[in-house]
Amino acid sequence: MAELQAKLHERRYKLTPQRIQILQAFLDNHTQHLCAEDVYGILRSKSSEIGLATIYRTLELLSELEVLHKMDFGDGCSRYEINETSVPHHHHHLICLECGKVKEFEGDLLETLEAMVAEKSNFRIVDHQLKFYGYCQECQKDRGDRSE
Amino acid sequence: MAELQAKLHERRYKLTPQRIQILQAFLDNHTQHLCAEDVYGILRSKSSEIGLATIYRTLELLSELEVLHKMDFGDGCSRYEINETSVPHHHHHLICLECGKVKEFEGDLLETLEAMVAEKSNFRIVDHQLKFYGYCQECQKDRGDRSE
DNA sequence: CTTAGTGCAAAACCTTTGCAACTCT
DNA sequence: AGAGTTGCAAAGGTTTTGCACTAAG
Repeated sequence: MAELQAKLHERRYKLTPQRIQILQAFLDNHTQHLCAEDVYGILRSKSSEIGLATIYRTLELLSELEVLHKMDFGDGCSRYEINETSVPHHHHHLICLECGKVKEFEGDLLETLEAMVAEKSNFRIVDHQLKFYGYCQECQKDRGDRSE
Repeated sequence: MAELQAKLHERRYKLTPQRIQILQAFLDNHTQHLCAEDVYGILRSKSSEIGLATIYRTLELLSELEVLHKMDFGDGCSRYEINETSVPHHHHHLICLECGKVKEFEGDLLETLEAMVAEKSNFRIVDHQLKFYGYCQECQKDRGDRSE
């Protein structure tokens, strides 16, 4: 949160109650991947008068400042998570094709691959994203664990 | 294309001119990742009277049939590519953050990782997707190849 | 013939934008 | 005071849906 203040100040942006509330929502729900509508719901339920447009604008801003990280899980809206800047810890996501649940997976074994790809392609690679799709334990049961 | 006919027949779906045209568009442009609007443009320019809704419905259907593969490159629309069923060849994508260009990268070194993740998470993993983000050769030049 | 598929227009989403009022610094 | 920020409402873009009509099997 102090980090937010610093980053805003650095670029002459203002520290408003709305921005604080939005970041707080992510701090309070750091296990989830919130979308704009989620944040809106959370803040409204705390009797905040915030507007949805402000949330969209703030999420975009916080992504630019690298405080949040924008992600897409294919459910029709952009989702965000806090960007843990301390360590360049890459975690990836398992997405259940049945219920949509998203589970995180720690570990980054892709550095060597990334270096190879960078060399072959002449891209300067700055990030990567790995997603696994499958069926979570509960949905395997529900589906009778059949192979399709 | 014969494969399409077989898969449609199997599920009592009909082989319509529209469905043929849409698949043909992908066959004719197999280097690109077309979105609904792209397909619409291509077919309209070939004086087809097809409707956009039909394209959306067909893209969804062909994804279900695993003839196409739905992807998201974060540009606001879903893009599709032909699903090469012959070999389970996994290719991945390099996305230029500057110009949006998408380059493909062959190779699948993720099997062992996938198996590890599956075991730890109790997910039954059926697919994965890896994206690298960076700057392509041209955009590196334009940006003066600076490190940000 | 029967059922599925089509085209159109309208609706449903998510997201962005214009603008007057407002508020951090 | 002044630049940035907000909330609202309207507009934008993509995707979905209802429905009468058409066409594949």
